[in-house]
Amino acid sequence: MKKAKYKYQYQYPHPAVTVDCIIFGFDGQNLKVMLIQRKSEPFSKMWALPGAFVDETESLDSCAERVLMKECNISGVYLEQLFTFGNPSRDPRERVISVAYMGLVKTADFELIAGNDELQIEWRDVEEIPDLAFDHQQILQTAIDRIRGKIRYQPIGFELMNAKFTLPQLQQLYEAILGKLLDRRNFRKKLLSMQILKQLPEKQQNVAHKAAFYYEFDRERYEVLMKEGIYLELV
Amino acid sequence: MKKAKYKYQYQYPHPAVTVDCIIFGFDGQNLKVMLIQRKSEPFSKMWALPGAFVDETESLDSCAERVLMKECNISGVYLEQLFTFGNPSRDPRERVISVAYMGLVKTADFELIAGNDELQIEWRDVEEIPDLAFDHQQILQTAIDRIRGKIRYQPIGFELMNAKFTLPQLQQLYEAILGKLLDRRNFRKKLLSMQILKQLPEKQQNVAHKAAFYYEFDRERYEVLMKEGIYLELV
DNA sequence: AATTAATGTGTAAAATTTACGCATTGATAT
DNA sequence: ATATCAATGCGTAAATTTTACACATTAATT
Repeated sequence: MKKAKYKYQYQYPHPAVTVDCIIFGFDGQNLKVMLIQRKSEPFSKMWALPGAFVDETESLDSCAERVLMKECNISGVYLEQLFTFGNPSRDPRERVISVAYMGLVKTADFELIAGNDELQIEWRDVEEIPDLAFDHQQILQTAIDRIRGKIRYQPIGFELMNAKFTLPQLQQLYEAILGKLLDRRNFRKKLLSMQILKQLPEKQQNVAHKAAFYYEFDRERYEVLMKEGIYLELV
Repeated sequence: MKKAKYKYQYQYPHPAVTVDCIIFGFDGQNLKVMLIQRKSEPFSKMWALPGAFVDETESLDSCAERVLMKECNISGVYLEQLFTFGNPSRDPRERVISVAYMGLVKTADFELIAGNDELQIEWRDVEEIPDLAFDHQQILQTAIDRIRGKIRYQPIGFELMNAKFTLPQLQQLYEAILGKLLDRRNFRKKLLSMQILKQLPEKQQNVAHKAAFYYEFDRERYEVLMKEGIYLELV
């Protein structure tokens, strides 16, 4: 069965629209980003950000979720729109406008499975990124800048830290994103003073040193603070 | 001469893409936003943000500039991408994805002239916005939130304050955007300590009180600070 | 029971923010 | 010409926040 070509017709030129996803991954030590190796042209065999053309009936947010599910086996992640890239020559095939989304997860929480159109899928350290297809290098750089700026005053870290985490783990994440070391005592003092963390009764198990308490993000409390217009500077 | 309909054909569905512009205007007292009254359907006679479909060969940035020039007689304005709105039903005609841009100008610097498809064009106080076409209310609200957040740590005010301004004028702008009063002496102290303002030898003329000195934004100095990774909290 | 390697807490100094008081200046009114 | 008015320009003390740093505690391991 052959599909009709040029089935979709319009009175005026319409660009193609894609959603590309930048998924940052935290492995407890460093900040990674999820890359796929392309199977098809253009840029076949090159590394790239996962993405897909937007369907006629889905919202941009839903498209981003679909990309993650179909191409990377990831779901239930907090995603946020990053920026829209519309340089007319950014795709050699035709005019393609790309709406970029970004998210942050723990690498250990997902098993990456390459989608149909991918040779491989991998976490790559943000400090060691290969050449990327299209303008994905620029998109990724925009995402890195954004997450570095954002973590200073928004609890991004917690969206990812689904469930529970220790303060030293959270600090590791901040250090990985900001690319610099923070003072343990001051970090703890500042974060706890915001009152957006709830201490759990549990402690870490099987660590060869004093076990740290687990915490969880207190979303309710956070939203109250936001409504009051309080500006949280987290670092 | 009649134009061929459905001239543009694609293998897969392509949404229409528009750029809508939120231009904030500062009149020395309050924060305004530029609205147009639509001439054609849909939403004819309703107020809306100025916008246009993206041309095949122009970048999104250029499209935003074109919108401002053709529809509002405004040019040379610093514009910044705000957000992309892609709800499938946001336009009753067809799937339209809108990339929103925002900017900030002095109302006195431009004479608003309604474009071909507009009944009227006006500055409206951000506190008194009429019902708007499409999802433009939501887009405008997003812009207001963004500019309020942004002015705290980026010299947005200066991009607009093309040429020269006095410190009290700049403070008025900050107060209009933030919606609250600031202490004159502390505002001055903080802004001057950033070293991103150059004092000019000129003073105000014909004011019934002590004349204030004019300043201009020191872009060079600002970029040096940014490169050094210094985080400017402006208010 | 001692060792190791991290967690958890407190405090003083430095820097920044906040709250105000008063002298100065340019036009206008007397 | 002089006094008045209204806003600019500058300085300082108190309060708050940030920074720097030391020592006791604890869970596994030897």
